Amino acid sequence: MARIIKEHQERRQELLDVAQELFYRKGYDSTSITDVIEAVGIAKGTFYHYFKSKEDLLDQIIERQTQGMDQTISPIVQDTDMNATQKFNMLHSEIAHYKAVNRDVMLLLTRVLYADANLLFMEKMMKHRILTVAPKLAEIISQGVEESVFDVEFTYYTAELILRMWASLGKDFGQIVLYEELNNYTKERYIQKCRVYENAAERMLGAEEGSLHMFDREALEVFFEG
Amino acid sequence: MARIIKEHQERRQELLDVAQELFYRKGYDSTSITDVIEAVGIAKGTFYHYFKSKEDLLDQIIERQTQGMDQTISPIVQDTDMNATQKFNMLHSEIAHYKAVNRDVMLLLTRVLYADANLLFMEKMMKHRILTVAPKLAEIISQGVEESVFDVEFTYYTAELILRMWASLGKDFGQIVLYEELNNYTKERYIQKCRVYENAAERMLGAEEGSLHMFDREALEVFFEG
DNA sequence: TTGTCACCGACCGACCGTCGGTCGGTATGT
DNA sequence: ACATACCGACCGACGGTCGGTCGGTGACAA
Repeated sequence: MARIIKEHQERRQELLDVAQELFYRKGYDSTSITDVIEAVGIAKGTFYHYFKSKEDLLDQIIERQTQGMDQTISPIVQDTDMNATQKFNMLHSEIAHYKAVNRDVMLLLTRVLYADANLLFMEKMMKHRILTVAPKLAEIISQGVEESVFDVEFTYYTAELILRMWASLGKDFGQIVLYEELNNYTKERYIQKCRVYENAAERMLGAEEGSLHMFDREALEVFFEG
Repeated sequence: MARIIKEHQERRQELLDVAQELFYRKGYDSTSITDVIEAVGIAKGTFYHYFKSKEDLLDQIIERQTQGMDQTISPIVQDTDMNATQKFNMLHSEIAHYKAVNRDVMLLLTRVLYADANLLFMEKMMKHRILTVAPKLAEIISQGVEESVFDVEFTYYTAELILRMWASLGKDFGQIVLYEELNNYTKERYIQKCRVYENAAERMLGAEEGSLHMFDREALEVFFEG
C-alpha cells in the first residue's frame, strides 16, 4: 500500500473523524477495525500505533464529543440576567431545538445508536454527559433554591436524577423509532410521557406547576409528522 | 464424546441452568458457547439444536427469570387489606430485604452484572422487569389515587418512571461496588442518593413526605459494614 | 554550504487465537 | 422407517500482535 506519512495529531484526528462517522452510520459493534483502516487507508498495525484497542478509540471519540458540550452549556449557567427557571428551560430547549432542526440526521442517528449493538457506545456517552452536565444543572438548581423557586436538599443528586430521566426519555424515543412507528398514536403516547417527565421534574424540584419545559411541543409535532 | 440422550425439555433446562450460572459468575460476553457446552458435556451442534443463537439463549434465560417475579408481586398487589402506601413500601422492601439477606451472592452478582461486558444482559433484564412490574405498580398507584394518598395523572408512565429510578439506583450501587469501595464515605453518599430518590418518588406521586420507603436503612448498613 | 549518517516514529501486513455459527453425518428410541 | 438428539470438523470474521520497513530530521564532519 502507498505509504503516506502524516503528523501524529493529523492522523489521529482523521482516524477519530472516520471512525465516528462509521460508528454513527453502521454502529459500534458492526464497524470492524478493518472497516476503519480501509476507510482511512492505513494498515492494521498503524491503527494500534494510535489507539490501544477498539474500545480506547470509542472512549476518545466520546471524550472529544463531550468537550464541545461544555462550551454550549457554560454560558447559560454563568449568565447573570436569567433566573433559575429560565436557565433550566434554556438548557433543555437548546438541545430539543437542535434535535428538531437536524431531524433527519437525528432519526438516522437514533436508529443506529439505540440499537442493542450500540449499548456500550450509549452507556459511555450517557455516563460522560451526565458527569459533565450534572454539576452545571446543580448550579442552576442551587440558584433556584436561593431564589426560592425550587425547594431541593441535595442539588447535585437531584440534578443527576433529572438528567437520567431526560436520558430515559431519549431511550423511550429510541425504542419508538426502532420498533414502532412515527404515527399519531405513538406521538400522543410520547407526548404524554414527556408531560409526566416534565411534571416529575417540577415536583422533584419543588417548582411551580407549569413553570418548567423540558421539551418543545411544536418541535415534537414536526418530528412525528414531518 | 459419550453420547447421552435426554428428553428435549430436560436438556433445555439443563442448558439454561448451566448458562445462567456461567453468565452470573463470568459475565455474558466472557462466557463463550464453548464454555457452556463443555460444562454441560455436549457438542457445539447440539447447542444449536436448542437455541438459535447465543442471544436467543440469553433471551430465554431472562424470560424464565422474570416469570418467577410475577408470582412474588401479584399477591401484594391483589391484597385487599393493605392500603396503597403499604403496598408500595412492601414491594420495595421485599426486594431490598432479599438483597440484604443474600449479601455475598448479591455482591458477587453486582460485580459481574454491572460491568460493561454485561450491558446487553442488564439492558434486557431491566426492560423485561419494567414491563412486568410497571403494570402492577401502576395498579398500586391507581389505588393510592382513589385513596387520595397519591396525586397522579398518568399512573402507568409514572410507574415506569419510578421503576427506572429504582433501576438507576441499582446502577449507581453497581458503580460503587465496581469502581469504588464499600466504606463509610461511599455509604453516606449512597444513603443520600437513596433519600433523594425516595423523596423524588414521594413528590412525583404527590405522597406525604416520609410516607414512602424504597430502601431499608438497616439493610444498607449491613451491606456496607458487613 | 553540503554531504552523510544515526535515529525516531509513522507505517506495513502476515499472522494468531478465539469467537459465534454451520453442516453433513451418526446413534437411538419408537 | 422415521424422527430427533447428538456429534465434531469446519468456516469466516473479528480484535489484537509483532517483527520489520522506510521517510523525514537534526547533528556533525568535510
